[in-house]
Amino acid sequence: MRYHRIPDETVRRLPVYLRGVMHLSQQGVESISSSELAGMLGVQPWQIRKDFSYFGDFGTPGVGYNLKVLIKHINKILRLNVGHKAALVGVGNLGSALLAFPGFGAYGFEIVAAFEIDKRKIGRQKSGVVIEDISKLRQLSKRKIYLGIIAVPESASQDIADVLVEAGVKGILNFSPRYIAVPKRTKVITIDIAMDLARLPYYMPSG
Amino acid sequence: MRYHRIPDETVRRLPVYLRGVMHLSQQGVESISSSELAGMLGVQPWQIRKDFSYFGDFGTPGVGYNLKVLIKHINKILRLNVGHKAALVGVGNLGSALLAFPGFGAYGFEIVAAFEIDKRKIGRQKSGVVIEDISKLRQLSKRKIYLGIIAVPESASQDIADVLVEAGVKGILNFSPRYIAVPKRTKVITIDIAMDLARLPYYMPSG
DNA sequence: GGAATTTTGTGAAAGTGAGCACAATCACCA
DNA sequence: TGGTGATTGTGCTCACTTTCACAAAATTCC
Repeated sequence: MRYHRIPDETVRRLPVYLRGVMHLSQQGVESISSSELAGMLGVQPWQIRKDFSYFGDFGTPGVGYNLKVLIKHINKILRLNVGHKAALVGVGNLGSALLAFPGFGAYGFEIVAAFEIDKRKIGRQKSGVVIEDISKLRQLSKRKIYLGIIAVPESASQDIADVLVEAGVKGILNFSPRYIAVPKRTKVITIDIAMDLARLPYYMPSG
Repeated sequence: MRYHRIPDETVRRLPVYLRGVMHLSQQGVESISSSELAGMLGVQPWQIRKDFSYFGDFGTPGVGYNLKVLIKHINKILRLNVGHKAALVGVGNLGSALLAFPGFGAYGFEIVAAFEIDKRKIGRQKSGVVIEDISKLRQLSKRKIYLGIIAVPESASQDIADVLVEAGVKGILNFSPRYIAVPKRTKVITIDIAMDLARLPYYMPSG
């Protein structure tokens, strides 16, 4: 195997592969071919083989890929194998739902702190996390939390992002429907359901 | 302006532009240059100009783009100008949140029906929508509903999708973390928060 | 009215990723 | 141990996307 930069598009697909192979592995399957996996996930076999080839050859010709090995490698590439502590900012409807969301754990994420501006909520507990005053957000680095989740109204999201960056956060998951400006060293991923939704009618056959 | 197919990547960005210009328009702004808009949205000015150029030239050199005109055009391209009735399947935690989610309305979507398998929930009302028995899902085409939203556990998602397709649905918004196979005439968009999340550590500077 | 300024629209170049075909590799079995 | 069948890994090509640079167009100001 030669040296290869991993294309962004491949990185985008890796979680999809991971989800599929983890599901199979839990069912006791030991190995799978690129064709079978492709059928399961709705992609092309050569796409899978090429993607995997970017970070090592651990497939066996005539057999396929060993699931345990595959899971270990993908987790390592995506840095999901170390565990990530995250801080949630904003415990409204969305924030509360995120606190209860089981999907984080499967990828090694854990929300270990939650912050609110509403004094009435502070001190109370939700999904096992005590809600703290938002002024304590600046002490994140002391607590070794490098991941922030923004679930505040969009008018406040940029300000919160600024504080998070200031506090040493390296990655931000932004649920507010707005672009957030941060220094290049910080990575922001914005999740806006309406954004994906709005694309749907374009691709629907018009009737 | 010459004929151009609109690239998929452009379609993906159009909702982002729309969100930005609607926000501006609501604040009373009348027109904006590609540079200003680019700054707001975190993209490049020439990207915006090229994207807009695919479906008509309605910018004014020396001035910029008229927001009202822009909004009208983007809505038309994305077919958001006609209003879309959607059926929600699965009224659990996620489903309930989607019923209450205000983001749909902004793009002309309206959840007009909700279906459940749990008999205890049937007949009750949530966010103004009466929850119906899932067996009535097959009558969607009579009610002129062509959009389905899947918010059921992943083990049931493919079955629900099959029924939706059977019932004449043309577009599916899938919130279950699994690939869903449908005929080519139907468009599926899957939204899986954990999937985006899992990409974040890769791009975070390791510390 | 005309020069200076601003901003658009787009052809061409550079960069990136998908699709494909097939040689190389491995397991299995007689 | 050598043949058979399955499946991987990858070089090549094609298609798509981004980036850039600049002529053309419209406004503004004197």
